[in-house]
Amino acid sequence: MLTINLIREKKEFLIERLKIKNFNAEEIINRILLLDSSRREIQSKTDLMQGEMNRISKEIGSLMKDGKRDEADAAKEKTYSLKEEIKSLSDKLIPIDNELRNELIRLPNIPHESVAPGFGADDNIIIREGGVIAVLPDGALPHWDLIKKFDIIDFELGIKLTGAGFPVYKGKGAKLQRALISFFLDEGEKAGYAELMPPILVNEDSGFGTGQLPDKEGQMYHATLDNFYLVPTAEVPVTNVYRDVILNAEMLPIKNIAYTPCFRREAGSWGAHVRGLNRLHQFDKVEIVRIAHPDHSYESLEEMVSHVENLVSKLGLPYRILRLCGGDMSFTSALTYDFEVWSAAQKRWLEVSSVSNFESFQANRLKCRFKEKGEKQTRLVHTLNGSALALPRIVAALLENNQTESGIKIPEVLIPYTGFDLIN
RNA sequence: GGAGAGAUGGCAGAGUGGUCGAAUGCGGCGGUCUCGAAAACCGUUGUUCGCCUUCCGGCGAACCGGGGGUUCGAAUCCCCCUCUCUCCGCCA
Repeated sequence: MLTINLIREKKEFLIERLKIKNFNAEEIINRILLLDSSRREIQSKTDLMQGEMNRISKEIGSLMKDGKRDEADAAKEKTYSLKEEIKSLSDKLIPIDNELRNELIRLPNIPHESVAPGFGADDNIIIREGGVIAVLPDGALPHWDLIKKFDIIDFELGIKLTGAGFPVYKGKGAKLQRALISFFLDEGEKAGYAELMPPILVNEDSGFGTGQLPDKEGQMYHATLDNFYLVPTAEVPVTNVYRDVILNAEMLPIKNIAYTPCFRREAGSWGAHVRGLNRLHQFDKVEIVRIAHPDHSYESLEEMVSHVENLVSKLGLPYRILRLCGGDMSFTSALTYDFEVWSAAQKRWLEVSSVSNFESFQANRLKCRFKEKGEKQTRLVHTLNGSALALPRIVAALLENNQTESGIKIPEVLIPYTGFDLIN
C-alpha cells in the first residue's frame, strides 16, 4: 500500500511510473485525493466540536462537584445538539474511510527507476549468466522419467493420498530434499541470516500484511473452520513477525531465513510446461527475508542476489538472472530479480528464485516502522525477500543435468548432507 | 471438551463514572557527581490523525485486547467477539 502522503505530493510522478506496470492509476488517484480531502475536512470539524464537547463536560463535572445543579443542567442542554452534529459528521466519515482504504489497496507498488516497461516474460532483461550448459548424451531423460526410473518421487502415490501436485518423496529422493534444505539453511546462516521456523498456518492479518489478502485469497488454501491460511511462502509468517513493530535504526538490517513447506492452489494456472516437478501444490522452499533501512535497501537487494547466485553456482547449475519488466512484476514489488536454471532435458529455463525489494509497500500495510536514534519521528522500513531456494525445479535441473550412464551425480557440496554421491 | 480468571504504556503493576494518556516500580534517554565507570540524585520518556509552523515545535482529537451501546462525561457500567492464563479431561 502506498502512503497517502506520497500520493498527495507526487501524483503525476506516480501516474507516470505506474504506466510501466501497465496500470492506469489516474482515476483511482483522483478518487483517492478527493476522498482524502473530504476526510480531512470532516476530521478537522469533528475535532473542533469534540474539543468543545470535552470542555463542556469538564465544566459540568466541576459544577456538579460544587453542587451547582442548575448550572450543570443548563450546560447539559448545550451538549445535545453538539452531540448530534458530531454523530452525523462521524457517520459520514466511516464510508469515506472505508472507500479510501479500498482504493488505496488497489494501487500497485511503484517500480524502481531501473525497471523497464514491458508486458511479459519476453521483455525481461537478462543481466547476468553463469555456469556451463552441458550437452547430454543421447537418450537423456526428462526428470519425470528419471524419478520413475530411480523410484525417488512418486506422483501417483501423492494423488492417492491427497491429489495431483502433492508428490511423495521416497528413499534417496526424500534424503535429497533434506540435504538441499539443510544446505540452503547452512549457507544462509554463514551469510548472517538468523533462522526461524514459523507456523505454516497464518491468520487473516498476516495475509493482509504481506499483500496476499484480500485480492489473492484464491491462491492460498484456506482452513475455513479456524479461518487460517496455509502459507504460500515463508515470506508471509516471517515478514509478519515485524507487523506492528517499531524498531531502532541500529537493528537494521534484520536478516532472517526460514524453511517451510509452501502451499499454492495454482487455480487456473495449469497448462503446458507443468509436468513433473515444474509446478506443485505443495513444495519446499528456503526463504530469506530482510527488514532494511530505506536508505540502504538496494544494497540489501544486491547482497541477496549475490547470495542466491552463490547457491546456484555451488550446485553447479547453469543459471541466468533477469530483471523483471514492469508487466511481469508482482503487484507489491518495486524491483524483482528472477533466477532461472537450465533444465537440460526439457531444454528450457526454470524459475527457481525471485528476489524482490518491496520498499515501504508491505511495511505500510504491516505498520513496520523504525526510529533513528534521538529522533521522535517514525519512518517505514523497507522489506525484501527472496527464495534461497525453491526445491522442486532445482531438483528437476539437478536430475536432468547430472544424469550419466551410471546414474545421477550429486553435486560435491551436497554429498556431506546426502551421504551418497550417486542416485542409481 | 468442561469449569473459572483475566487482557492497562518497552516490561511489571495500580486505577470501578468527572483535569486519567493514565499512580508507582523497573527499563530507556539526557544531566549532576567522577580520571572513567558504578551507585546516588535531578529531569525526561508511547502511537496515530488533523490544523498551524521555514526549522525547533505548538495546538486540538483519538487510542487502556477488538467492535458496539449507556452517559453531558467511560480504562472504569452494559452487550458481542477475539485472545491469554489456571484447574479438570484428552493427547504427540
